[in-house]
Amino acid sequence: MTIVRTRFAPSPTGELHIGGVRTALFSWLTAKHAGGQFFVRFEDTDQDRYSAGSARNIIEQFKWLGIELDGGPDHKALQAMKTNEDTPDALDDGSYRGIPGPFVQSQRLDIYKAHAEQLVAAGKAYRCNESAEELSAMRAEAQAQGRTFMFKKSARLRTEIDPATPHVIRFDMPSSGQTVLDDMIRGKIVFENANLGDDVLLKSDGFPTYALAAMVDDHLMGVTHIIRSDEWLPSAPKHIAIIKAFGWDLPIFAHVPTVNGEDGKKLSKRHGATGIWQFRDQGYVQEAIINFLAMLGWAVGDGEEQNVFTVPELIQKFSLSRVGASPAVFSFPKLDWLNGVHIRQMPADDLAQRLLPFLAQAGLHIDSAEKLALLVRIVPYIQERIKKLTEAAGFIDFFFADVATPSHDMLIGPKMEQHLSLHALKASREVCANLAAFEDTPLEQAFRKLCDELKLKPNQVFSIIRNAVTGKTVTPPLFGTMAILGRDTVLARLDNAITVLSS
RNA sequence: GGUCCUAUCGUCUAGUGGCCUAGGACGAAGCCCUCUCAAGGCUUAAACACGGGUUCGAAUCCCGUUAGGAUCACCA
Repeated sequence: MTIVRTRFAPSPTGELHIGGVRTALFSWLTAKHAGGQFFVRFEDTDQDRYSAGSARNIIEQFKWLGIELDGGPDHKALQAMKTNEDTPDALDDGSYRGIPGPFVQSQRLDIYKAHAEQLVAAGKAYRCNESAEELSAMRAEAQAQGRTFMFKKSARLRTEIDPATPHVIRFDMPSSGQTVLDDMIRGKIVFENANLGDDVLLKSDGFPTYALAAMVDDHLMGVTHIIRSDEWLPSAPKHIAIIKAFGWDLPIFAHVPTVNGEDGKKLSKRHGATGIWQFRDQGYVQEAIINFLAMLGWAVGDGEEQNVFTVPELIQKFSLSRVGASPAVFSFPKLDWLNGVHIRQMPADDLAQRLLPFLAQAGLHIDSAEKLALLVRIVPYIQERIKKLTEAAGFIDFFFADVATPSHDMLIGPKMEQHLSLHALKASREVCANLAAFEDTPLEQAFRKLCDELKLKPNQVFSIIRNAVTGKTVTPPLFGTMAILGRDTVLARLDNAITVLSS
């Protein structure tokens, strides 16, 4: 029984795109569902595009999302692989020490070269050294003739190449017959070999191309499922041919569709956030991002109509075969809704902790145990009112800071005159001053009684009090709010309001 | 242009030949609840891209058309 092993293999060239995160999520869920392992491997074989620090950043993003990378190499080949500890880009915060990844391809050049030579020796790959100019001339000629350019062994300009001089190694792709890809998501796809050219396996700088490096590593790591973006679909038959040339077992392939913006084009900056940190900074929680991404292109099916999932539920129910083949459009309104759902499901103290950086950004520094305790008391009142963490500050700032003095107009209740509002305000003050227990329910009872006595509607009186006490028209429930603020603060703010309205 | 992929409400999807006068969710509209705002409850509008087949019967199978998309590098 082979253990399911999946991997996410980004090229560390910058920010991790949300579409890539979804692909990684599908890979992770596939592994976890089967009790298997998930790894990240960095494909940094293009020297021109390498971005230092990006690898680390990507790992941090997985960590933040709660997508854990697996350690415990129980596979000989896996152990033989070099780890991040050998790379200049090693993570130095210690949090990933002891796990066997990320794997970095630039550290493994000798391995790829040996594999390429192995294919040359077997007559399944060959050397050639056409220059970039010669190649583009060939391309131009093909185009002039209306053909699609495709390099084949027979097109070589020189056949005798000194292995000591710069050259590339190309894979000798069979030029007849068919290659069949049995994709988990798309089913069987048949490719005519005649349409496939001979790709470079090893570049003249000694670096491998994706086709070689990825196939070699996936084999050595014991990867069972190659789950990747569907832009790889056209080159999949070449990859299959390479794997076969080595005589290795074929892994399971799954090409997942892209994530598009509202206009049907691939999601990009102009659609809004695309990077994980952007989502985090906009107040989205991990649970919602993962839930949303999972549902983008995947559904439980079998008559089940569940939309809200926890990570354990996702792991239990996820199946690659139920991922749709068509591209999905990223919907921010739906993400917002899910974010609200997951916020509501959190324990109050957990939510309070997550709110901290956002409150600090709004100038509310919860810097003492007392303030934190206060925040935890407040959280249940705003929990079902916010969709994003960024919205919290606007609801609760008056608990921690003085309210702006309400304007004269704000203190006049709906369909009321100034003198009547003032009267209600003064009466309210008396209620607050004399109430035995300054708590939620007693306050509400006392104020409803007051409404009856004044022959005013609750909404009329309550809105005056709300404005006076909080300085806002939209707040958490009034009496709970007042109870938390405390009698002294409430009386002070009512007095302040009375002064304003009297003038 | 060659090759390949995709096509159900605005969006995410259920649906694998009869259970479909196509179900759910988000969003929208309305109502209820209600101290504001939310949350919650109920209701409504809203889709099988088109054309041919196959079949007693097609959203489901086949072909074509159209429309999107991917890919054709010593990038991944």
